[in-house]
Amino acid sequence: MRKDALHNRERLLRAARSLFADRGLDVPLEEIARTAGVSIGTLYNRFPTRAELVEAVFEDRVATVAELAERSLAMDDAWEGFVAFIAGVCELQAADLGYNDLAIRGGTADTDTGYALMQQIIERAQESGALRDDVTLEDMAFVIWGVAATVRATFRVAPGVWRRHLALTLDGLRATAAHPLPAPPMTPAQTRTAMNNCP
Amino acid sequence: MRKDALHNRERLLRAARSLFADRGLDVPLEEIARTAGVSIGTLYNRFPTRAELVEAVFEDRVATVAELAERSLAMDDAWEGFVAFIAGVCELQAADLGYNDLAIRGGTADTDTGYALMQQIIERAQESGALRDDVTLEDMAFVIWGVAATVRATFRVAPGVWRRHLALTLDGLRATAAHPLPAPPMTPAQTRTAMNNCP
DNA sequence: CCTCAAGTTGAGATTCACCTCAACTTAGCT
DNA sequence: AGCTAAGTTGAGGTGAATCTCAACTTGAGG
Repeated sequence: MRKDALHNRERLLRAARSLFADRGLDVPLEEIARTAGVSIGTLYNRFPTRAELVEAVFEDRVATVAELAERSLAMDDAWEGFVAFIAGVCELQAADLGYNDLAIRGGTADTDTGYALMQQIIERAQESGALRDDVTLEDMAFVIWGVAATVRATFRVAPGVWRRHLALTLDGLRATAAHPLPAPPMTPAQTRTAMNNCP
Repeated sequence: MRKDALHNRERLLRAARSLFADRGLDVPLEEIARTAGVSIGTLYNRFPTRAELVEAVFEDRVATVAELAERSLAMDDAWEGFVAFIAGVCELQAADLGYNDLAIRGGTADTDTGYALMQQIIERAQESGALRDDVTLEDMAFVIWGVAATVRATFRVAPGVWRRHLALTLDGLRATAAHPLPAPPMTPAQTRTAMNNCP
């Protein structure tokens, strides 16, 4: 790859990162190119589809989430670990409207290892007796979707209230809060399609 | 109003109702006109803006929610009343993607009397000791937004799981589940803007 | 039956975003 | 210095949705 091409790639990624962060994933590509000081043709050269650009912009997040998961597993208290992980992911969402959008659509921890780690965090918290026994990995989507919706709605007007939403939600996930659930959890397949279906 | 005009108005409302219900509020107006068997010009004649059409389509819901609230207040158990009300609103959301969209944007119970009734339901449930003391009317937006997000994501693939999300959320609202909340509630003004800000 | 205000029509103007490609420019090799 | 593959450019085609308006049609009162 020629050095000017690489340079332009960087500029595009920087522009996209910043625009996605405060306007969400639906920013016009033309605007990203303009902000990067590059023509629309160049953008399409580097990133033939929007998805590839998004991929590239949020590449690092996969590792971030994995680290988050490992740090959580390393914590002494299983419940605290669980909370730290969920809160950490939500923090990422709240810090970046683009990632928030992506989280809704299934970008978070979408690797098999990501899910495996999350599964571990959940099981450990359940074994410790703090996390209710009747929730599954798939139920975490509710937390992500819910907080994402609140983040989207309150991003500008009350940045930070999402923590209140999350706290209420977590209180519902404690074993001590458990009351029988009215419906079976989603299957992994359902969860996957639900995440990719999102507009 | 001439009788053919009235007739066309009805056809437009019927078409819009049905399209909104299963595709959300962003259906193209041309499609609504076509479905109604009427020209786009007529649609614009009757409803100069999309908002006016939406208004007309969901006019009845205000009363429905008010009834729901009154029926809930009439229930013996305050907590059951609270749950019945919230669940009732969510049921409306789940039954109609358009109303689900509208709920996100602040259409639900947006009358002063609607809020007043909801306030009563909450206070009563708190006085009974079942609903946690530290939540406010504004926190109900989290429930609505959260369930709305889940409804949107799972509408086709797992219609009904939203009940599970709601059940988990309600478990977090019980007094017995309460743990200190990390952030103050939204102010009414913030809630209002947050609702109207939504995309 | 006549009249005309009320209502309808749909072709086209407008806007906005996506995407392409032929002509141009340039990095980097020899 | 000269060559060429790699890269850039942006005007313009495409498509989808919104909105307008001048010409036409029709309900209903007299």
